[in-house]
Amino acid sequence: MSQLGICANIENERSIDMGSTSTVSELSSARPATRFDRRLAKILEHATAIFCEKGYEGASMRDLSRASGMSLAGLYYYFESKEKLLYLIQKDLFTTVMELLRERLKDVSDPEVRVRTFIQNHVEFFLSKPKAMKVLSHEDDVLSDELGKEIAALKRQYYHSCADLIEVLKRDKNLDLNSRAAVMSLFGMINWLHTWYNLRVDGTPRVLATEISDIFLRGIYSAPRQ
Amino acid sequence: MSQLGICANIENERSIDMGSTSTVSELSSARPATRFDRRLAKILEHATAIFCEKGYEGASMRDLSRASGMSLAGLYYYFESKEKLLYLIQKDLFTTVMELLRERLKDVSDPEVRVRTFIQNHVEFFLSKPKAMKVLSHEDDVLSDELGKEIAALKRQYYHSCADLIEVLKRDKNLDLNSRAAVMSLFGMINWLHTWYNLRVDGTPRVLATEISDIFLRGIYSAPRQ
DNA sequence: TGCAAATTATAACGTACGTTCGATAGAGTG
DNA sequence: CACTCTATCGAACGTACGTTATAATTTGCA
Repeated sequence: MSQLGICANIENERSIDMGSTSTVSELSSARPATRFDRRLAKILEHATAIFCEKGYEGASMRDLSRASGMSLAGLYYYFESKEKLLYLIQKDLFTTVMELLRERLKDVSDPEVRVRTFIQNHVEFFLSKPKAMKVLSHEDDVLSDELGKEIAALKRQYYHSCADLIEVLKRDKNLDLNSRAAVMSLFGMINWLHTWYNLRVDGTPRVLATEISDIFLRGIYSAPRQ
Repeated sequence: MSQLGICANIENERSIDMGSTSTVSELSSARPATRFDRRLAKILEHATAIFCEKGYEGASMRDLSRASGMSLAGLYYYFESKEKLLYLIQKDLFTTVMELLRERLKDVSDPEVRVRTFIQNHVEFFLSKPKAMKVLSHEDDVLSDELGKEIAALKRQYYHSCADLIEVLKRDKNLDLNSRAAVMSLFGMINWLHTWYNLRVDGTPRVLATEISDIFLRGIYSAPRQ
């Protein structure tokens, strides 16, 4: 069972794109990207790597300080708390993946292709950011109070974006299946990827997305018809 | 997305069975169940609950002390370290589920039924111990050194028990599929269960195991034949 | 260049962690 | 009952945590 070396080096991962409608820009009230923004983005990258490697609770702010080269207190100029760090990371991931999905689905109308598009978007996005993927799924129930509520709402939104696609497909093909089990099984498949994916062994994210889509769709298509 | 209230109450979960060939008996060199063993088993239950609720790193020994009613120092009479606690929990789970699987497969020869049996064994076992299930998968890469190696070996063994079944089925049905993606997708499905399963909504573990088996098997059966 | 704002770091706060030690109480046995 | 072993706990150890206050330094701009 080979493990992805996802916590080894942050250079393996694309930087958080500061040119887009990022969380950081929102935080700064639509201010153009500044030195502050760039520094924060870098800190978030390091935080993602550290949280991925040691887990949120196991990772300390001193770990982050060492990894980023900024003093412990200096970090707090950029965000209010450790919890806020995790919130920023998770919020950005959810909003970005959903935005990308929205774009991809714009010109797609066939129900099956839309489901395939969902899977491909998810697999490609998260396998381009394996560390972030782990932080998103592994630290799923860490945040509390308002921050946790907001992330939970984004997660629910993402869940529904998938469930709705399956529902449309179910109706289109007259399938008789347990939607919930199907949707959750699909999420299990795609969210488990970070524990086993290995580019050298498993091929590109696109190939893998196709394979997973095939298994899943054929599985539900073989369900008894209404 | 309703969440199983898996961390609410340890009485919802069966006790670790001390009558079987448990890890604790092994630890005590085949000594019959004693007061020590009973106390340790109870501590392990509480630890499972606490680790499930707060995560291994987020849970402290003081949390466990409070939950179990035993003093902080008193706990250390029963085991050497916090890490050893997690090891004992995970080892017991792996060895038990594999033993149960061995028993169930004894009189089964049909390749498809054997795969269905694997899935059913896993789903039923772990949904009877949802907290333990979460601790097993969530704290997958926490243990280090010799303890971590041993658990990793058990995990690999369990993985192979499944992969081998799929391989036999693949040959029996002349399937042309990516075994690795298939096996891992299946593990994704069944290991994700703890995040969404709700007895009132989703039915019994047996029903769910059948549904997941159906989706999976039909998915791989529809693969191109050699 | 000088000044104000932004940024950074040292030191510390208050609290918590996993674990150990030694004293004592409890249990078991002859 | 006396003795031995088991079990328990208060106190403490050495270390670490997330965060804050404040002084020092750097950056940006007129």
